[in-house]
Amino acid sequence: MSNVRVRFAPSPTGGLHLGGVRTVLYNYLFARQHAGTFVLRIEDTDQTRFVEGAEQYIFDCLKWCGLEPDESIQKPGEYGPYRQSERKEIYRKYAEELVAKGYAYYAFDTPEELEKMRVDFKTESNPSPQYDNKIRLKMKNSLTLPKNETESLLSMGTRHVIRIKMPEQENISFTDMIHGDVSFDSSVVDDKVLLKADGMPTYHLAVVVDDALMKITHAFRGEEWLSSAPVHILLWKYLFGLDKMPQWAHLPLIMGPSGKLSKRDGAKYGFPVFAMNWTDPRNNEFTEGFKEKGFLPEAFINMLAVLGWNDGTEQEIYTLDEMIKKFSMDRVHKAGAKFDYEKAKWFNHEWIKKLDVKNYKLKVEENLTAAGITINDDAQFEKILELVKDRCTLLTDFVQQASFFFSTPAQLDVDAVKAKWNDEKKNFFIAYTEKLQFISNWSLITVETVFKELAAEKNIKPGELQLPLRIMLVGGKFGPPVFQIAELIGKDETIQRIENAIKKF
RNA sequence: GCCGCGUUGGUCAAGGGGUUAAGACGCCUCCCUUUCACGGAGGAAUCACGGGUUCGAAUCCCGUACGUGGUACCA
Repeated sequence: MSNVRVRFAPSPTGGLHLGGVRTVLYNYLFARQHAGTFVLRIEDTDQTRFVEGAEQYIFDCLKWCGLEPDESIQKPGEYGPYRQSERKEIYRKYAEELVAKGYAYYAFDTPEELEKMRVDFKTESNPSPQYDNKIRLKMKNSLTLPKNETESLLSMGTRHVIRIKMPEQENISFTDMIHGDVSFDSSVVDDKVLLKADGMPTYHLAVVVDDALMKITHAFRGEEWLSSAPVHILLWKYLFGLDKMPQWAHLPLIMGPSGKLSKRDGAKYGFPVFAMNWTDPRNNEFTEGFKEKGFLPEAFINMLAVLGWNDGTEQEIYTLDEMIKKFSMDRVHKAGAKFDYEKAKWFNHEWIKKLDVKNYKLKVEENLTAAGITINDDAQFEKILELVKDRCTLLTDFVQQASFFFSTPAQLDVDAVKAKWNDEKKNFFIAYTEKLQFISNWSLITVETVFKELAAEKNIKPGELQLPLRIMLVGGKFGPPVFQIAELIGKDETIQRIENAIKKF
């Protein structure tokens, strides 16, 4: 029995992108590997950024990826609630405790005053002044106000926040599972707001309180959080004790063509960044996801796993179980990685080839149906998928690669044939259809044998005739071996397609 | 600006004092295939730069440059 507890704590403000899913994956792998618990906590403390449906969307994405949490709002354990907005009262208590201990203070500065401060103290050498140990004594807070005035402001219900009082000069360091020893000088860290004027905690307070209360043992998050780690470490020290603090791992960032990949990037690079389709309810902006783009979840998480991690061998294709066995945080790369869509597609292609078609035929059928094709014979369908899967990089490619098995190609690549078309060939095909009529045991072999014998008889190279036949049956220069296709579409359909095509050449 | 983190081919990356500096994606050539793919064989990096340390450095140390993240009552 392990007591490892990890957590993924997204804020439900939009689509779930690559980096988020990878963070989930690493959490999940670590939890499974240590027979631990994977918790999903919703960080919805910013009420101004609430987005309808975003929470459910996150669950849907995790379900699709096969990375479902052990504890969450949908599956409560003993550490709920799992939604921070429902834990509001808890945080105030800890914030007050910090004030009482002298580690934090009340600040009454209005947004306008803060803005004024930033303008007034802005210099060339300090373009973005912080609310820190150097200026907090020039602001309106319980450090600068007489005690009784602070009390009266408080009792009057004056809007205020609680800020951490960063030590003047203290070296704050910790050992990160990926980066090793990291240290900061407290004098350059600002007095972060812990409790907002609306009574909600900021991420800084909430993450520490919740990790402590939810008994999190290992905390994994993106590297963008590294800079605020000193605040969190101090909070742990003041509130719960450093010995209880989880081990941190700051994951390298996944970069897009221009910097950190973010939710706002949507699909503007020509490839998806979200796990699944997402429509922003605020502006109806639609963003295509990896799922709908035609990715297999197996490929998606595989690709994500090795974007920043490898096991030291040459293996690249991993099942979830293999990843659980082999994953280790100390083999996670330190530097950020630029996402390569071409490689992502390669992973998908590999998984399409590797997996039995039963694993994805439903999804393909869905695509085919949307294209107006109805599947009647399931066994035949599977046979077809098996035949064309090597040619499909995305699940959506099956539409192009398999449609002609079910319906006569709408368009024929006439140009591919026309240049070398002549009466001799035309006569060959007319004769061929006549012979096909008499085949009783319709199969790849018989169809091909008749074809070759007739070609020999007419003294035409079979190779000269194969492309035309392909165009007749498929419509274009692609697909499995022609006779295989003829076998599958059947006698009548084969003959009919040849006859129809002849008229068009 | 300040602080943190990072830096091996176009991209993902192995390698952590002595190697011909793995492998994969993509690209190119060829083979297979009288379609397209699959598959197979090849081609293209001296490890950001400058100093050290050492018999010896991609590997250790220090600078510089560059990249990236943070610098919000957002997460």
